[in-house]
Amino acid sequence: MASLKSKKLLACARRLFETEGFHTTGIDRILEEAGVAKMTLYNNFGSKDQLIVAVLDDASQDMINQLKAATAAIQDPYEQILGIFDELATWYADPRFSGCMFQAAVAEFPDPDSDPAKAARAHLLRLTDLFQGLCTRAELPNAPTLASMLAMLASGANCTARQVRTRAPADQARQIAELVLERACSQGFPGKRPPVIAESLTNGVPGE
Amino acid sequence: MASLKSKKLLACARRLFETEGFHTTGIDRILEEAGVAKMTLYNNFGSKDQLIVAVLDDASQDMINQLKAATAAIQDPYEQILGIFDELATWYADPRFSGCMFQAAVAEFPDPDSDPAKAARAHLLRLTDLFQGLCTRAELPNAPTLASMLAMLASGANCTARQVRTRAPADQARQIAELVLERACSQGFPGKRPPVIAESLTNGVPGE
DNA sequence: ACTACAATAGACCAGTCGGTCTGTTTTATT
DNA sequence: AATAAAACAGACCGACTGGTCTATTGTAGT
Repeated sequence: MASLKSKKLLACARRLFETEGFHTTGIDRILEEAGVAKMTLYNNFGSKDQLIVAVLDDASQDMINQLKAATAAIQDPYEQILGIFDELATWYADPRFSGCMFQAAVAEFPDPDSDPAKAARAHLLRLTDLFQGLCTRAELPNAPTLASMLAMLASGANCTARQVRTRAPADQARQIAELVLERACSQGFPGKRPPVIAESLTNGVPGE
Repeated sequence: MASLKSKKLLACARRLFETEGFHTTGIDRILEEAGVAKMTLYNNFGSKDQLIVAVLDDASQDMINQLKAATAAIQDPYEQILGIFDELATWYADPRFSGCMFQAAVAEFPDPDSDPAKAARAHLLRLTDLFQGLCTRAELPNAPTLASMLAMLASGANCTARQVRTRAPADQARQIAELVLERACSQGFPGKRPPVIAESLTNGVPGE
């Protein structure tokens, strides 16, 4: 398993999907750049959609691990939360950065029941969980809602960064996150409210 | 100009692009649902890409006008800013809401030089301008940076709303916006340094 | 009624798409 | 060396894509 060819395929597909989108990137293109035969793609992944799912899962794991690793040295969970935005800043500053793949995936696969859409939602859930864990460890009130706010901030930064491609959106998001956390510390912000992201994401879009 | 058929085409294309995406929606599909011949599309718009641009421009104008109209009754520009998020909330609550079209456009057209990408960027610029005008009228310090923060908040809410499809993301974004404005009022936020009285008076434009 | 234009249906095009099938070669295991 | 599995190149498929062309019909304008 995880044959060498399979990994190369995954890496190559990820790069192409990131820079050129899912629909516009044809299978033949991926195969050519990976130097791999068509049948090894279909033997290993089954279909283009499943390849996309594999790429999304792989990328999600990567990114979450990277965020954890980048903030592991920080002991204060409060500061760890802010450190995540600093890590985002370094991503945006990378000239190879070309926008958040998961946002692209939900846009390109509008059907919420499609597998790629589910994979993208799973990533957002993981990110929210990461925030929530840190909020809890920081003993902040109302961790679920706070976490969904922080995730929303990160999403907004991702959106903006796709357009401006500097670290500025992450820096601004960090400033706002500081405000939010500060207020949460001193006044129990946000007020008691059902958490937004965590519950609604697990199932499909409501009202369908 | 603006022939009746042309309008119907535009409206129909907008609906389909919104719900099913740009690439996945074929031209024949649009024509069939609009009850229009293929040649009238190409005579009026030239190509699918230009139709997409027309749809984006039309939708942008619509939305900006709607935001202005919804907040026109409010006299305090400070409250107008918050009113924008309230209007977003009503959009998200509409069961027909299926995510921000402009975010989808930048995701589906990764080439920043493509016309649809430019059209989407133009919308973000208009939204930021709207915020900036309100910030200026509210005599808030550092209006440009503040406006970009508010636009980022709105983007994040849009992202999240595409996934959860309730008004909650807009409400959370509004809460955060309140924090940001509050701080801007009392301490000249945002700024690169801790508030110093002499400095906030000079009020230099921050590095960009 | 004549003209000019808009819009029609639908055949048609070349190209691309994701995916299958075949037969051969490479690689690894024992 | 023998064998089984994996990867190979590439022909091939039907479906669909955006776009063009033609010939016909409907709709004003003077």
